[in-house]
Amino acid sequence: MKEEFRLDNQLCFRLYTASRLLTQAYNPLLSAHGLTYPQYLVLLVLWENDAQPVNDIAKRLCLETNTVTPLVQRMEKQGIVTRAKGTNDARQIIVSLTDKGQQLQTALTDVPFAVGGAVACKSLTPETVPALFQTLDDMIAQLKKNLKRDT
Amino acid sequence: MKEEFRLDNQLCFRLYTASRLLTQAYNPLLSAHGLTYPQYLVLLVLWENDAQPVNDIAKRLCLETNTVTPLVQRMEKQGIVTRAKGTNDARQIIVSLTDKGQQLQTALTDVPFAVGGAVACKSLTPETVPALFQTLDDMIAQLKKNLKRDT
DNA sequence: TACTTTTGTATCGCGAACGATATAAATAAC
DNA sequence: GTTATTTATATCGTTCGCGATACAAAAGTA
Repeated sequence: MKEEFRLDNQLCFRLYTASRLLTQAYNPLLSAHGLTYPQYLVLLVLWENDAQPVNDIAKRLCLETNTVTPLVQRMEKQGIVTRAKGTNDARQIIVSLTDKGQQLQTALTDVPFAVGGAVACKSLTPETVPALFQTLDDMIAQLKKNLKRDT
Repeated sequence: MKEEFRLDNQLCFRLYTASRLLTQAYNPLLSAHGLTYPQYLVLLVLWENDAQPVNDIAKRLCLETNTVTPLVQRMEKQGIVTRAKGTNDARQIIVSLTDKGQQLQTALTDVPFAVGGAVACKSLTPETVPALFQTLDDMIAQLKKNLKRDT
């Protein structure tokens, strides 16, 4: 059994697990409002900049448009966003928040704090978090570059 | 726009993205052998300890059995593992590696190195990785505790 | 022993993720 | 101006991931 194959030596498995468990911490808070975690991410994007084409949302979330399209379609059905043909570019679909989508920001005010409480641990302090963010951002940038390369 | 809602301040989004992109780095290497990343994780578990019940595999990977069951069923169809009723406990299904499953370990020898190359960045050094692992493990332990609490 | 509860798997349904493919609109090339 | 290429979405098929549920085996209880 080679050392590189030990599960406890895998960075990816840790990220995968941490990501899933942290998402699970969001779930009860979001599902109370009929939302999923990826839908919440779309809301975060639109709260920052409303009325964006599908492609921009996808790029911001590092997702494919064929993931975002049905995601946004479900959100449209729930009356959270609207989808309208772009005026400049008729190929684009501009996704915009409805009043309901705007108001969710107020309804979800305490979500970041509640989740923060669920992850709070001695390894996550105001001193360590910036370094962690830096490392993850660095990794993400590197992976984006390398994944794009062999396309 | 509250600061806590900014996408760039989200730990979860970083973990989610890093996890997905790193998984994508595994994909071409694994799909060349007909494997997916979660299937690869099952192999890692079985290479460490062959012949485990579904429940133990699920616990090791922090997954639900209703995720692992169909995963393992697909691996059985591919001739990578066998599934057999437990002798002590007739409810258990013991998952064991076939010869093909064993041999994949050799075939995939270079996967950890190739993936290591794809994430290699200045933030990931022999000095920083242990701290990163520690932080992620700490977070995961904390989340497990808190998620279990409200069950 | 008979009954209840727990445990281990499995099935079902839905929402991601994503590769592959399709289609129409915009752009580039000629 | 016509043709070729790229770009923005969308659809389809497969595999996760998980909540809800079902069911049989095991363990606990009366």
